[in-house]
Amino acid sequence: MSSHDVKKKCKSCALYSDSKLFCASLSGNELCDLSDHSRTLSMKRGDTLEGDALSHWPIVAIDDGVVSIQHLLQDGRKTIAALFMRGDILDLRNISNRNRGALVALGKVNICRMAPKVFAQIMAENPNSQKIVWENLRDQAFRAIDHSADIAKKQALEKLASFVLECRNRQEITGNTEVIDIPVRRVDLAEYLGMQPETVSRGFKDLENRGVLDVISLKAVKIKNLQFLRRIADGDKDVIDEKGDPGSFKVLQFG
Amino acid sequence: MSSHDVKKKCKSCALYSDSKLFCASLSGNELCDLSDHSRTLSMKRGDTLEGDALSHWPIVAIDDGVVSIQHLLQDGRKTIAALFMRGDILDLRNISNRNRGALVALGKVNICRMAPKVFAQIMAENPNSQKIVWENLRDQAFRAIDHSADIAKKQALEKLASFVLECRNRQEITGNTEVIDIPVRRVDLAEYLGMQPETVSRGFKDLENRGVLDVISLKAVKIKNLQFLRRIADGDKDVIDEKGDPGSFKVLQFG
DNA sequence: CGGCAAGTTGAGCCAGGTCAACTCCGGTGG
DNA sequence: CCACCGGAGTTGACCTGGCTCAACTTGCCG
Repeated sequence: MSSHDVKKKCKSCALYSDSKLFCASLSGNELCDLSDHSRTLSMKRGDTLEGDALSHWPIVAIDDGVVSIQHLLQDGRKTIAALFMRGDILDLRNISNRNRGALVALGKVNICRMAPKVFAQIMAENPNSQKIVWENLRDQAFRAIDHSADIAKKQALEKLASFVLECRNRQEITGNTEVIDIPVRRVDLAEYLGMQPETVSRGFKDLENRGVLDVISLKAVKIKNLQFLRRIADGDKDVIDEKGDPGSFKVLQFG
Repeated sequence: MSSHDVKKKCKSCALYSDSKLFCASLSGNELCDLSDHSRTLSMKRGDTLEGDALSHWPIVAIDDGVVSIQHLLQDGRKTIAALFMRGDILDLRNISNRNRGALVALGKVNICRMAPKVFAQIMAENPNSQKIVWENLRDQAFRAIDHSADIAKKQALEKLASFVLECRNRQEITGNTEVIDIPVRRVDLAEYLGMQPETVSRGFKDLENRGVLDVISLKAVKIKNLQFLRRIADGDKDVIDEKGDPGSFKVLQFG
């Protein structure tokens, strides 16, 4: 594959075009080498990554879209244990034996699967790339840990507030407004937060009634009171206890 | 510090004496250098690691004991979001701003805090050490993800069963029996699994009544029926529905 | 062996799960 | 462009697992 082809394949990929991401940190040779030993893949909602495909290409980089790790219980209960997005790099080497989760796309997704050998070589030789990948993995770990904390003891409203804030943290800093993109469906959101779709629905409505946010569409909310949202996410009972039903409406204010 | 001192300081530490762990992978020079730029620390239950101490020594390796990441909500609810044990290496560089969790010892703990500079240098230069640390971080991430799945949708009994199995996976393979060490107190366990101490207590009793395990002491259980424990942890409702009360006792068998 | 923290047991209650009916929305074909 | 269709989301009514609070027991450390 010529150097020109490499450019064509990788030029449009976020991992290359965003200077903070992995492929942007590579030297020309490394990028070329990795390009020769990687395969891009487009997925649609419900597509899963597993088995042989994974054992041959266990390093997965996400260019665009949302990928989930789903755990399925015997009786059909499903859980989304983690969400991965643009820039995340998953190392699934030798993962099959320990982890029962499947990698499932939650919408249109573009990924790039890399040969472990070339990836390992870059990791060993390019400290800058190593740092990027290391920090990404560390973020994944801390995100998962924070998420555990969110779903362990928080109640429905608090979980939802935390999720909106998590989306806010992860989304591109567009700089303009307080409109937050919700990149997953209601069902997925429910599975991610360990609750029912019905409860998610009621929760958003409740947050709207409290004047904390507006549900613009199924894909976006607008934060109207960030400080309040934070306090709810943080388990402040003074806020929660002000009931949010339309009947007993009350002007919200800070203490 | 002479080479002899280095040996004295590190010889008794699991990270050095266990060949699979980080310090065992270092060259003589690297070990010496790292030893000069690290501080061991003994902690007791409730001691926390924070602030300046962390910003100067943000790389923490655990020699012995159990360390938790605890998240505290405004109204006092506490969650243990993750548990770290022997061999785990925590990279807490630049962590203060994103993560509200505190690092708290759950009992007697020995840790070693390393200077980030030397650590980074080893990571860049010693591929073998890099691999060990990388895989440890990856394990931490997947453990956290699995844990999210455990607490999201499982009910009390299932969470407990999962926890016992998690302990089984993490504990030294002593090879002999099915006695599993429970390295944390009931309260901590409850906080880790997102439930109340009372529920933990009732859960263990229930598992005993079902003949799945014996609670030997507060610190250990003996698995009597591993397959059943696995099925419970896996959310098999056929098993759960056989009520475990002492009254309606019933010989458990497989389908 | 006394004192206190940790754990257990019991009774009652409520947040959120469940089930069923309804509405909304996006895509498709006439 | 609109009518239709099916899946996704919402709403309502009811029910239950596990939280709560309080009293009791156990285990641990000096």
